[in-house]
Amino acid sequence: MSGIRTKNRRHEPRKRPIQARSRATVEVVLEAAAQVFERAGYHETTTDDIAARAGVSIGTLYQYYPNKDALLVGLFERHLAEIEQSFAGLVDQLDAGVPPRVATEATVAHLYGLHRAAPNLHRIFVEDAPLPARLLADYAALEGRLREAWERYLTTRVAEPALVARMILSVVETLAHRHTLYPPPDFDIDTFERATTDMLLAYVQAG
Amino acid sequence: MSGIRTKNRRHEPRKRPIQARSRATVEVVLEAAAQVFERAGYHETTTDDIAARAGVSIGTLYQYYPNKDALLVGLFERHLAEIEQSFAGLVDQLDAGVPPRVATEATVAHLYGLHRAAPNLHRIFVEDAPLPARLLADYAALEGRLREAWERYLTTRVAEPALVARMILSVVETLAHRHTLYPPPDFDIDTFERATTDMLLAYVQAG
Amino acid sequence: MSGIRTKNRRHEPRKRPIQARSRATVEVVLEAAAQVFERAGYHETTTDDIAARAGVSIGTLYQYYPNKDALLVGLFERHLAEIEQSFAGLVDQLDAGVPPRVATEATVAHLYGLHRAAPNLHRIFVEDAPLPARLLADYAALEGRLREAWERYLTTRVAEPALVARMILSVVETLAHRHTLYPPPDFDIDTFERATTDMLLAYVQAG
Amino acid sequence: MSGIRTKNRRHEPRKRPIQARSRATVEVVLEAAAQVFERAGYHETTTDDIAARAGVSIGTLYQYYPNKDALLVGLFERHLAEIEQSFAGLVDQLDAGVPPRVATEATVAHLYGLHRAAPNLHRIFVEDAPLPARLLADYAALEGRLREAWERYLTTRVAEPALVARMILSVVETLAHRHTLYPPPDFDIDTFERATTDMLLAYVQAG
DNA sequence: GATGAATGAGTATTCATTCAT
DNA sequence: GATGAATGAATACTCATTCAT
Repeated sequence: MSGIRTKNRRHEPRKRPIQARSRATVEVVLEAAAQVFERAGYHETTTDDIAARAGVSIGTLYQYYPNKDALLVGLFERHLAEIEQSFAGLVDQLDAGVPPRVATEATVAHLYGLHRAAPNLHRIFVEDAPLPARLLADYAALEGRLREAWERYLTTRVAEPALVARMILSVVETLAHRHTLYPPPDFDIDTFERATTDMLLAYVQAG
Repeated sequence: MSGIRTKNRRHEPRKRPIQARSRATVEVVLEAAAQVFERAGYHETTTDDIAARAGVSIGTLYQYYPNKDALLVGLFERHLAEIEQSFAGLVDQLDAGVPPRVATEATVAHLYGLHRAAPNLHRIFVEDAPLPARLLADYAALEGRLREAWERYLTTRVAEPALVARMILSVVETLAHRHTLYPPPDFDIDTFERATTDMLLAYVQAG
Repeated sequence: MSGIRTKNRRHEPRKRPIQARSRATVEVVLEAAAQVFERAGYHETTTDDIAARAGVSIGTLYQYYPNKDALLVGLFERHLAEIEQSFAGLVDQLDAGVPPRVATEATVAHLYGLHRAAPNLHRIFVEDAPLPARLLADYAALEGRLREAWERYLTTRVAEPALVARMILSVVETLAHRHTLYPPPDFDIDTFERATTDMLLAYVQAG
Repeated sequence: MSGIRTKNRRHEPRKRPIQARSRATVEVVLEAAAQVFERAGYHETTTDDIAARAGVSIGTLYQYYPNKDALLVGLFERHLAEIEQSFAGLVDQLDAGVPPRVATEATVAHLYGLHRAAPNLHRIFVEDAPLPARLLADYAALEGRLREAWERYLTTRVAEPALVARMILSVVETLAHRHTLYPPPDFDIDTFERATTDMLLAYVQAG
């Protein structure tokens, strides 16, 4: 992902919060960041905005996150933790050998759902991302597991399973991104979800 | 496109260049902007950077472009002018009733080509865009013409031509964007172009 | 007052100082602004100059005053608060029916005193003033109260009390301004104060 | 006048225009400067504005005036030349021993007239003035001649002719300035002219 | 731990002035 | 002589980050 310069920075939370109170503060700050980033974009958001939204002082914010990037990193890590589980569920379905329509529908529903929750934040991860390589690699690994599951699933079904698997994931992610972020006027998102499923199914079955 | 706030600003070139020398300067500045934006991103780029790259003083830059946004606008207008022609060519092919494989291949080749030239700049147009509504509308109109051509083309071939046309354009644009911007390690772009064509063809023929 | 364009800007202090330390800072900054404006004029003064003079960083200055104008506004408000009291004292004297010589002397002494403290700053208020209408109105109201007191005072003494009252205030203000700002070489200010009193007294008694 | 820093600069027209055409250009530029300064103020006016208003290129403007200040200087010189004559007329009247009412009226009418023509420009001369000492001295000399005439005139009429003469000139100039620039709502300028005359007459006659 | 006051490098933009054509 | 393109020092203002209380 990303591309373009990535300054070398500390991204780790500065101190691992120990007490319950401070763990709560970390949570509040992170949620505030999520909301303000989502609403205003990464560059447009100031750390003061986030602190204000969180109802803490700017000093407290920096107590837990050494810089602005670290907030995004924290958010991305939270995101990663969230998708880890549901990705695993998908992998299981594929490995269980559900019919293609089910496999496709599940994958599409899953990724559209992921984007619907916070489309702008998602965009920020992908586009504005001052994310450290390690995290991008983590994400790639996660996605890779799903891709490999699809590859296994497709081995007996299409001629070029690796390529088709990659296409499927690219398409779903990319369309989910676009359709949630810029919903066209003439169809609603559910229709697009269905259409995406249809298209992929045709692709797989033509395979 | 876009999303998130858009300040209201003047974007028109400030001064119509009269002498030949200044027309050249405008060109040089715009090209420098394209290169620096492409390399470093919009926010990260300084107007000083652009002036330096263009080999002119910062004052000269502002003589022709009243602010940073205006440079991006200038670039987008140039882009618009470029694609207008080639889009028209595509529309003609579709209306001439070429076979589906040709129609699909042409569309895919066309949009991948568009992105290959300056993928980051493209991303900036789509994501960072402080572009005035008028220009976005211009672009939408252009894209709309192609989509309608596809819709006409599909009327006799699929059940929901409007939806399928929109899907095709979404997919091609979106994959071209992603694949040129973040080329995965295991396949090259040509392979993706072919795969994209295959997928769409299957979709249309399943129609 | 004023004349010539007045941009529409926020002038309110940006942040209400909470801690004692910051209240002191605000004071220091304002006083620095007074001194530098007085010495160098409004346009010639740089916000950096003021910050340097105040011994704070430029960021601190902007923490409390959102822009350069706001500093002048702050100064003017301070000025307004100062004169409010003494104007009231004058009004009381007039309403108490002191003899004309006393009334005149008090008015003259008062306004000369006002200008002597910071003649250039005064000029800036009057001439360079990017002051919001509200404040100018506040000042006009204050001056108006004094003028009306004079008008009441003159009702039984001259034929055109409103006109004469206005003339008196115009003259005193205007001469105080000029004589403190550009003291002529051949007489000192006290002499001018006396002469101003004499002149007005003659005017009133001729009335 | 003036006060506050005065940068040391060339103020002379850069080349004495010889040919008729260029003399016309100088005239046009100067008139343009007068109009734009009057309308927008000195600081707010750019040399480009003046060139545009004059209908010449910026290069041409600088051919005749080496910098922005020089334009103001040119304007002031023109002003000086204009008042020289009329001041002389006043001096003659005073020396001819016209009655006090006539002397006063003439002086008042004269100076109000001077300001009425271009009150803002006048203000600029007095307040924004980056005028070289020499010119200020020239003006002082001119004013001095009138003041001395008044002093002579008053020798037999008042106790302190020098002081009274200076007061008269201060008052007239200063009130003319204020009343033309900020005419109060309740009386018109003619009324103020009359009132000014009345006041001075009372002052002289109280002697 | 928390607060919020202080910091200052960084950036877009202006405009008087110069100089090649 | 005239033009207008080019110059670049100067300046207001922001915002991520630090640190005294």
